Amino acid sequence: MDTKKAAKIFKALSNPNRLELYFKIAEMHESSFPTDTDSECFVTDIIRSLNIGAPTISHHIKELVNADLISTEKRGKFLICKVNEELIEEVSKLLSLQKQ
Amino acid sequence: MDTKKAAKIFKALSNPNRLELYFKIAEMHESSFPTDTDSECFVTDIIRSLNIGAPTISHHIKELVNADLISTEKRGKFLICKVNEELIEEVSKLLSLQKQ
DNA sequence: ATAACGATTCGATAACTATCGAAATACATT
DNA sequence: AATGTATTTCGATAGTTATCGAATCGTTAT
Repeated sequence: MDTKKAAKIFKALSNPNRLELYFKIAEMHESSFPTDTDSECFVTDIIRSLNIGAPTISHHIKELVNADLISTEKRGKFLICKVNEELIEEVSKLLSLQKQ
Repeated sequence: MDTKKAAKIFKALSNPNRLELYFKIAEMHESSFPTDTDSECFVTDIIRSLNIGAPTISHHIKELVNADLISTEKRGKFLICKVNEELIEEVSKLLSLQKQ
């Protein structure tokens, strides 16, 4: 991954509300393999749990998608989000590699 | 680490030039144990290798220090930078933990 | 002492961003 | 059809930031 893309990803994670949003999405679908405790992440629930308005959430979600950190799927009137696990693992490794 | 602090760290890494600066500092001192290939990271050299002005570099270094990502040491008229390896490892783990 | 060099501070500017309220869109339910 | 709910778009605003040139400060070398 080149520096510019990495910076873009960090930028997407650099706002406290957006980072919390990302973490919430990640927590919902916790494993690569479906489990009993897995559940889908509806944006409505997030809006209730973070105290910022719906337009702002919408904006943050677009930023996360734009950085390729999450993907979304429309189901009826709801929006479902899930994280791009490969990308975040790549970023994690990029950071820990720096120290070797 | 709480979300706010994590967001602050990501913000510090969110500018391409600043991220490259950070990586260069990290590359200079590559291991926790001193080796033959280790060398100290002088800001002068960085200024030459990135093509942004000295005032901007100075600003970026302050941001990295402020996020606790690096520490600095003045030696004569030179400034030496080194990364806080524990912190970046912590961040790396925070990201990879999200997927379990 | 004075010049040269490394780094910082200052002031300015242009660009970006988080957030909001209001309005609009889309879907679902009655 | 009409209402309600979920989400998006729009326009505005206040705040932040990256970058620069000029000036300044410290240190070293002549």
